[in-house]
Amino acid sequence: NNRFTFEYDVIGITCNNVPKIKIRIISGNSSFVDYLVYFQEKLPKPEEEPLYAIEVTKTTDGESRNTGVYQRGTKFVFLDRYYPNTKKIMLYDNQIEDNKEPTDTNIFGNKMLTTNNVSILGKELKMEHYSKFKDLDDLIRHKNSMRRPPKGNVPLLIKKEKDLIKVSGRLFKSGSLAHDPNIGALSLIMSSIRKFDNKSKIIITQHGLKQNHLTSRNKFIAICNLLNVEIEGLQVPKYNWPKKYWHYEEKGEKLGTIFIHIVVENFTKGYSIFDNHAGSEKGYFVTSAGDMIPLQKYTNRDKYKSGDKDYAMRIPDLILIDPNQNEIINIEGKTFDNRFAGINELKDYDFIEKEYIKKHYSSKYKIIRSVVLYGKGNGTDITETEIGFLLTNDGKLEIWVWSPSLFKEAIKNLKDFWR
DNA sequence: CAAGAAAGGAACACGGGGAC
DNA sequence: GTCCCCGTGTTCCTTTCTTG
Repeated sequence: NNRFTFEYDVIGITCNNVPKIKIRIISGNSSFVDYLVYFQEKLPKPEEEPLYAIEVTKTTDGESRNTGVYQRGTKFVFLDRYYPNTKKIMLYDNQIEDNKEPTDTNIFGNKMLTTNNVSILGKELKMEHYSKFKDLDDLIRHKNSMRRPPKGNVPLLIKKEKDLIKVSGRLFKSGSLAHDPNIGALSLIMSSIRKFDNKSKIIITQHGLKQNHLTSRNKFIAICNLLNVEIEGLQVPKYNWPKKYWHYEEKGEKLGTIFIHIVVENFTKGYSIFDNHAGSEKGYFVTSAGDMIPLQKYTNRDKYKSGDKDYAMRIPDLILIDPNQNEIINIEGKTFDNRFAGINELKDYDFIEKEYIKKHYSSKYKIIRSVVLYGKGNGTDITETEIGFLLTNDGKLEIWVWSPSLFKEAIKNLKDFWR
């Protein structure tokens, strides 16, 4: 009936025992990995246990030691509470060159991941750089023999006294319990300790927190509840676990841009040269030569840093190229209700067009801008030619005479394919 | 300069409270 | 009740600080 069912079929891959691969967009109710893989015929429910849970990062050791390896740790510990048998995977999706030799921080982090039965993919590592810790002493020795941070920083250190294990680490950041790298690092350290020792008391010291920073919905509090860990001098509140680990995504502007992205790449000669579907995901711009270059964040860094936020570089959610029509399309995704804000944001793309698109693509390409919508609305409501596509919440695909030809071609071919 | 740690920041989801 | 503002929380980086 020409409606989208919010399910993507993967075509072109065949595999014994796997007749069909389907993709759905879901969201987590708290700390949540990027992908879940189910192997079954029926549509998965949150109560059912997935085969794989995959977390992806693009941050390299060279860019940031602690963020690169610790920050995602909490997710795996959190996942274990819901799906203890799911295979956990950390995928390094490095699109730029990483360090030749991993730092100690990186090795320590990798070893904690594998100690927690997380498989590491996408990184070429020597065995000794990711093998599991042998025992608690091995873990403690490794961390405590690492170089100390500069004065004023709290080193991550583990001290074992009889039936008590003290772990130091700062958790306070900008007014709350929000120190991401250390939330991840301490989750992994505590969970690793628990693999070897289920009896000793674990206390976190030098955290910098006050009682009012401990709230019952904080993910770190969740981990403390789960692993029976104390925060020195404070009372750890009881965590309210969400009943379900995830739910099907039904709102959110990204549904529209993801849809057009996938349909264009699969049903036309067009393809993406930049995408930023998830808010803070790191994105790369693809040049005509096929190189991936990271985008700058400011049009004028000094002015931005001295307080003028107008110098942040505005980036579209998606940039598509149409080799047939020689068009490059800058796309802003919005919900139907926010469509006018989307039209407004189109005005902000002068900088990226001048500094990136025009520099890296020949002048034969005409650059156009378009808003892609998702949500509750009707195609007949739209009279603004800035809007190029609408995916409605009940799966209707709406285009208009003024829509970019790439969109028209994509939708036509999609409909013909499923006819 | 490299490494360990901390801080700065953008984007978005969500829930509460007030306005209508 | 519905709509919208606003603060809180989460995620994912990006950059900075300091010293061996």
